[in-house]
Amino acid sequence: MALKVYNTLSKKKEELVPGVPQQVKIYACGPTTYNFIHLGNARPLVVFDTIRRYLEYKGYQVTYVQNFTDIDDKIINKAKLENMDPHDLAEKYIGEYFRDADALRVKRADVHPRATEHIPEMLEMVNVLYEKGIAYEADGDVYFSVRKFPEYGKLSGRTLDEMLSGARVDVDERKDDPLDFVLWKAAKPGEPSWESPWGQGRPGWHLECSVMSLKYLGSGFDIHGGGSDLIFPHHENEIAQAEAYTGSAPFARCWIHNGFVTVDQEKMSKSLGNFFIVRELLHEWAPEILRFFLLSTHYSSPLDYSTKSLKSARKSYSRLSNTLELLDSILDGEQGEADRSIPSNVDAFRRRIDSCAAQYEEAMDDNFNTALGLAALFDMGREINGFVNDKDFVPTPAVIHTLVQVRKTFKELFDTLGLLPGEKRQLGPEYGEMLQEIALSLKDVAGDLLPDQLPHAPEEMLDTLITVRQEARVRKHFQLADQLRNALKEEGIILEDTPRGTHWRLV
RNA sequence: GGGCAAGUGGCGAAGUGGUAACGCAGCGGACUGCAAAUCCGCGACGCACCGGUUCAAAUCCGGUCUUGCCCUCCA
Repeated sequence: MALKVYNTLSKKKEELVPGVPQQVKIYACGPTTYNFIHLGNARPLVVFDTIRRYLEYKGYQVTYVQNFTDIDDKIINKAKLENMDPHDLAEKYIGEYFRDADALRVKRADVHPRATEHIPEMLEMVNVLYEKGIAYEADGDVYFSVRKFPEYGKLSGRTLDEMLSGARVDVDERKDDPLDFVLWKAAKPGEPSWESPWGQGRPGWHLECSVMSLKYLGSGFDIHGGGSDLIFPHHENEIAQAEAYTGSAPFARCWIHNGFVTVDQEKMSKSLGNFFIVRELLHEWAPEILRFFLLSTHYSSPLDYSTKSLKSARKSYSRLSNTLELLDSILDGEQGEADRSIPSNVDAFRRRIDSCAAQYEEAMDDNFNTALGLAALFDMGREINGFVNDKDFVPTPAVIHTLVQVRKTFKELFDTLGLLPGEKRQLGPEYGEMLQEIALSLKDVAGDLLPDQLPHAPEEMLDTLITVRQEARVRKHFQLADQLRNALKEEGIILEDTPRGTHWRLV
């Protein structure tokens, strides 16, 4: 089954044909590190991480590069405000970035190049463009002459004249054409700067991505990604620089752009002030839930943020994770045995699971349709729940064996979305006291059911309470049973009675 | 002003020619001592609006309306 991807450059869905068979080279535009990232920044991280994970699942060897813009006006200004060295400020926020990205289960790139570590390469590109007569100097600035690059506009789909009409472009006397953009900026006093043939200065923003992607991936690499606000001018300029420099096209074969996160239909952005910091959101929502939310809509569509949507995502996600827990509780380390005589109903079940898995792949193969893929996972979950909870369910070795395989499939697909649940949350020490109190409060109703001494470890303590409750239920002492369950629920511990015993989980 | 998207049940969201996935919420039922979880069933007579093409359109074409994004730093 061929994998198809929508390419912003051709404006068509195309089959993904890597330059080197079975290898995919991806460059994703990374953050300018002067602040904590917000949910809108997190979307491309999760989207391209998911694309990467899925490609790896499909057997491609993926080389993934994501840059840090660690020198730029915003960094310089913020550093001035905080009375910090711009370099230290950028380093600090690179660290903060990794904390958030790691929390969101975004796998680290193979290379995380920084702009400031590639100044010589950038100067080399400017130099070549200058020598070719495509770039020109004015007062220590070096500009790229868009009129010298006939293909300018091919990514954003407009001509130079269209861009000019009614455009809000600064009229800068020093530029030959208003749309010319800066490759190298003359340094202002007190700013970080590097030596160049045109005097002290620093690189323009677009330059780094052209230079670093060419360096680490080579001309004609497979996928270049970023938010759709980067199409123009950032990516358009990257193409112009790189292709004028190398003299070969395409610079990148496929361009993928994600839609925005919005709030009340408006783009979430720092300048509008309607942004939600990932660090804050993680206090309230598990990383899986944020990921689920971000992947519940196709990557190219806008995605509206609201508490309501996140609550819905939480419920939806727990539906899937409940199925995983259900499987774990049944299998519990058992492997079962392969059996030649698989009962027909088990075989049919297995086929339905395989069919769901195929549907998942079909969805993801079609331009990474995660929303449709999730639907396939919900279908798969329903099959599993139904099979396992059926009143005729008997966990014979053959059935266990099948379920082990089913769980493997389910988890593998889940993992392509980065949605595997984290470690089951442990009961912290703070629960010890709380459980102790609950036990005390039950003393009157519980009578001799409650042992005098409870274990110290919170988990063991909880297990003891569950055993007590089980005994109470056997004796039809439902008042005690319900009271205990309600008390635990108040504290965020949910008890579920099943034919296989009582399980607990944290809300 | 120019360019580009999008408008699908209460909400979110798939679906680009053959008669509307999936999730949340709601209702009914099963299971349960009761819950929870889970399963089954119900729910758009219609996919912004108006025309057109076609045996057949949410899906193609034309027009209208609305919303968002880009044209300036922005994921």
